Amino acid sequence: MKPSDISITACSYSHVLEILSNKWSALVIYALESGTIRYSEIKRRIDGISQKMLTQTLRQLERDGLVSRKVTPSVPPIVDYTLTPLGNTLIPCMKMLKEWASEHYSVVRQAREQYDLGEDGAAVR
Amino acid sequence: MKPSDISITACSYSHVLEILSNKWSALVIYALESGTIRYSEIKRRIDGISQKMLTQTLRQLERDGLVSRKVTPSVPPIVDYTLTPLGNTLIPCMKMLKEWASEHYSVVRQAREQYDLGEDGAAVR
DNA sequence: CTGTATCCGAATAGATACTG
DNA sequence: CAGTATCTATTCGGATACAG
Repeated sequence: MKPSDISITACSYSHVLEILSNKWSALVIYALESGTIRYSEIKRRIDGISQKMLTQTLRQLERDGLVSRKVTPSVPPIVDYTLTPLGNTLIPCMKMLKEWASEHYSVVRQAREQYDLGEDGAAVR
Repeated sequence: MKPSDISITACSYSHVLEILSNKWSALVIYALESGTIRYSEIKRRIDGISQKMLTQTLRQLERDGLVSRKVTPSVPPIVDYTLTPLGNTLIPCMKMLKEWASEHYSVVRQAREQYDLGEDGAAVR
């Protein structure tokens, strides 16, 4: 048993991160948690996302089978997005992450401030 | 109550992802889960990481207060890294992510294959 | 042994303009 | 409304060389 076994175990992490490390993926999934909504609605909810990034993120999530896309060919067209059952299984994980963040992020921010202070202030003396 | 409330809630996600979306951060944390180890040992365990990325990742985790660094000024120098208590609180989250991945990743891969097939094969028909 | 510094190519992300 | 296409700026990551 090599110590580099870690790479194998870590492989799993990579897979998840591959899915939701895209800065917007998590946000989109969270927006869809409430149910089926359409493109423009997602865009409205996620303030700051560009058309390009939203479309790109949705395509990716669709490709991964986490989100389903339903086109109603009217004029103007309507496109609805929904979380698939697979997508829903991700919600508990994301809830946990969110909780970790709200519980511990203030500590992280403090740590950062301290670290950044030590950088130039009392380094060599 | 605006619909864009999501940005506020979603903010939490961004914070966590900010920490472990760096491709190597999760791996490093996982490597440190077993206890205190030194620089070269981490590098050995995470196959494929470059010095630059390892150092960069460690600095970042240290700055976030997730990892502590202890230098023993000998010749040659010894530098040990440990997960801080804060860093340890992240472990359950990562375990959950890992489990999700091992349970569902095969489905994701299948979804991808199907999606990619539909691209050029039976698109219009 | 444990880093730092620099260069370069690749991937990301945003802005903008255009289309069915 | 819901995209696609293109151009650009920034960031990321790897390789290499050098230092305490």
